[in-house]
Amino acid sequence: MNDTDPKPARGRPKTMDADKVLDIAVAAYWRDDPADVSVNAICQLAGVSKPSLYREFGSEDGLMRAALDSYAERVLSDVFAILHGGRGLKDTLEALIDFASADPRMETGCLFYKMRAGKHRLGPETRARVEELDRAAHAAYESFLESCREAGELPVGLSLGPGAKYLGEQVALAITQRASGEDPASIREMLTLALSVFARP
Amino acid sequence: MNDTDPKPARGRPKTMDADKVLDIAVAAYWRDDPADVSVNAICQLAGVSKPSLYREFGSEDGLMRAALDSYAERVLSDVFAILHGGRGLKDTLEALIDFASADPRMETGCLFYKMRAGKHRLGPETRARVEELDRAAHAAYESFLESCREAGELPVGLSLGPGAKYLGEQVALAITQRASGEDPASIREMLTLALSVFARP
DNA sequence: TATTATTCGTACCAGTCGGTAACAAAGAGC
DNA sequence: GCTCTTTGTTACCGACTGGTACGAATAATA
Repeated sequence: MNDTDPKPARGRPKTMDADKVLDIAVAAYWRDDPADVSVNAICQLAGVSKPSLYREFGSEDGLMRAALDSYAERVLSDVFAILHGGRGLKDTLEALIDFASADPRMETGCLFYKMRAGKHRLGPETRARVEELDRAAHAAYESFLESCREAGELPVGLSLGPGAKYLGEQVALAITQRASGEDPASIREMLTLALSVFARP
Repeated sequence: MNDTDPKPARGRPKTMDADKVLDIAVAAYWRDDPADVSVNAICQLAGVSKPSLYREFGSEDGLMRAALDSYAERVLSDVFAILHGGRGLKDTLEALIDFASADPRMETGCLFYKMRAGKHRLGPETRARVEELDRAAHAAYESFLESCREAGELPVGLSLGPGAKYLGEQVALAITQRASGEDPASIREMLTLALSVFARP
């Protein structure tokens, strides 16, 4: 499915690079909170007129949704890859801790978590996608814990569903703290402490 | 210091009840996010004209700061009371867990945490007060842990500063989750799990 | 009664928001 | 040439924001 000019085009050739605009939107939404970035600002940053942007993305909601999709494809996929890596409990948790507290991409936080935190401010499309990604993330955390249980690496008293939620929220907390300029070493220490409950006998 | 009409008053008698307006503002900021409540909305809720409100509170920032002060006095004080209660580690943690996951006042979250989460959107007065309260809360958590250490109730490997931060953030996380409609029982379970790191030998 | 002081609310300000109508520009097909 | 289609931009819309100028209202004081 190559969607780069499948049509020979009939009318005036377009000069707007939609991918570039989307990249700029992702960067802006990601650095600042999505609620603090206006369509006007993105147009100015991208050097594109507002009607052009609206012709491409339909609405602010459409643009945010596209930005979230792009972000999920390029960044969140790494988290899913860590969880499905098939490594053991200890290694996977360490990889998660590294990602949350040391990955330079998380220096200004996570776009997904920023959107989730301000869910009520989102349009219907973007909100639905956020909830979908949230469910997918929970499922990934849970299946990871399930494989650990089968390997006998998990404390017996810990149930999978709540454990997955706990794990996900601790990672989210750590990344959110990075967005607010917290010291990475301190974040790592706290996240390590939080996840130590999984490594107990 | 009774500041209810210390002056016999000279001009037109005031009909506006500033305390009532403040209560309404606190309730509105508390239920919804402060960033989502406009001065206009508060005026409408309180049945007060905008200039009246501005004469009393100076600016939106002043109103928010007054609302936060009122909230701290009426609600946050309870948390400080729990921490300074002089009870042991286990009882105090249980009280914190009860407060965060079961107190009906926290059903729509905590105004202080909502403001802290959107700190960059606040005016200078309110932001300064948020940071001040944050420092005070951290100090309270730390002095609580210190007293537990002196009683030998704390794991030896746990340092006080990071431990206090961890404790505070876990409570904040739990209350924030309540604001987003999470199941209280699930929140209690997760917070209990998170705080179990303090009860280990 | 006239003055002065204080509070009241209407009606406005400039700015920003998301979104669009309307027209100009530029190519392809006839 | 002309038309048709698509993209581009300017300039606007109504709604809302925080904030205020200003005159009417209401009291104590002179």
